[in-house]
Amino acid sequence: MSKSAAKRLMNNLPTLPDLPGASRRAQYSASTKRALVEAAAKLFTEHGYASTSLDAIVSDAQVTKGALYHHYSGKQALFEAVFAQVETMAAEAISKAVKGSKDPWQKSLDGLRAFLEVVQDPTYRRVVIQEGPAVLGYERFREREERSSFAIVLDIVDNVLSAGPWELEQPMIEVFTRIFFGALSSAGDSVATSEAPEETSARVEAAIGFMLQGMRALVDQGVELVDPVTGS
Amino acid sequence: MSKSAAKRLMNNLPTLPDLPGASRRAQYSASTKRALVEAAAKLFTEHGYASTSLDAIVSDAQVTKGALYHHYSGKQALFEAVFAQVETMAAEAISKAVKGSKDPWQKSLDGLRAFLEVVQDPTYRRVVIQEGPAVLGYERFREREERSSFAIVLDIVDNVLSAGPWELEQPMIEVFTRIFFGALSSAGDSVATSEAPEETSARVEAAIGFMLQGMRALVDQGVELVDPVTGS
DNA sequence: ATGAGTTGCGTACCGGCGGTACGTACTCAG
DNA sequence: CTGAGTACGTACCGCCGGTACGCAACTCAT
Repeated sequence: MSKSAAKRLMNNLPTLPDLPGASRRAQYSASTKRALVEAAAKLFTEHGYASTSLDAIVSDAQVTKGALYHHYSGKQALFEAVFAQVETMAAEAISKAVKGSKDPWQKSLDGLRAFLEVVQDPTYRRVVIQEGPAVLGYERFREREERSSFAIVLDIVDNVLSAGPWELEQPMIEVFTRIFFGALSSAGDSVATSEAPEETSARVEAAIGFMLQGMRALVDQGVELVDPVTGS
Repeated sequence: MSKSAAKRLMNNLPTLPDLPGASRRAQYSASTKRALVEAAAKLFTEHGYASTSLDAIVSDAQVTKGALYHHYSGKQALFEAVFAQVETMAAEAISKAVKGSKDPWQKSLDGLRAFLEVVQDPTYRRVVIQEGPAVLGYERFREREERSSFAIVLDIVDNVLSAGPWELEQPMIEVFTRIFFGALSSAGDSVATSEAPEETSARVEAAIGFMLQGMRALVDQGVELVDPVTGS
């Protein structure tokens, strides 16, 4: 008797009917992939990428390395799958929180609050912030986040900067976004590793709020912000 | 005949007289450690931590693994040695650049410029910014930088915030510093990975300068910055 | 329904790498 | 001169990521 069939009967039947349109084969396959990603996410978060062996992952997911290498090209690809899932969820949470607000300044504050929530998730911190750049390499890391959370921050910053009496080019806006994004990551990490997350979170909001208020004051005063390269 | 003696005669004699007071043994030892750190720094920068084997390092340094494990407890400890050296040099460069300026706002701008210089060094980016958190773990990483570059930024931020009409407690200042530090790291990386580093550097200076200017405007207006926790 | 083709997964194995154990030549105090 | 300790070198081990291959289960055309 096939071991895999026995295992499926024992373990995977409850989670099967989540792809009603697909064939049974496709459902089994999707279920296996999900189990792998879930196990990997859990173990990566707990022990880090380097200290998590593939044997541990497949054991936790109740499959074998053969299954893993059938679905993913290797350890890094599996990490990337976890990364993508976590990033997607984070991006959705933030963009949802931002939807309601119309005023760009308020929007940025709402986005900040949502981000500070997201960054409390240990998996997000470990996979995206802490190990993402090292495991994927800076290039792939940036590519990946360009299309998710970074894109949202870019949108918010763009809205804020467009409130000013100037016309900024794309490079300048991107630089601003990078700076804000770095500030947010660091701030979020500060909150997450704090002994009193709520207090630190409140302080972060106050600090960034103060900086935003300062920029707003300059805008109201009509102070110019120029791109030193294009001069506009 | 001993291989090590032959190698020393061939390769290490020129670099020997850098510790004139110490014994020949101590000089040999120091020279070996230096060679290891140099080779490790070079290879880590080139291929990253995970993709650099100890065999490659000891081969490049013209020693063996026995020598490596005599001086360092393992791969991670060697990385930490590289990390410490690079961080120390960076901190010295920045603190030196800041020494001249008296006005806190000017000081922060000078520090920013120096930091943007430092971050162009590929080894600093790779070892400190990109792989440091993942290899050392966030805890050790923060411990290490608390006493070097972060301490400098903390000092600068403290000076700037003390220019205001308020009395801020330590936690609030540290939160501000974390945020600035994250912004600087991200900005520096933005500069370093840019195709036109000088242009991007100029834009970064303009952006951060604008933010500083905004905060300054608030200070001049007498706007209060309060710690939302202590209320002061 | 039935055989061929494909997919999903298990098993066995390999090479490389970090780390260890132990041997040895060299140094230096006495 | 000599023993102790240091600074290595050599040989080896276990683990882990990755590969090769096999095989049963499913699909689908006929």
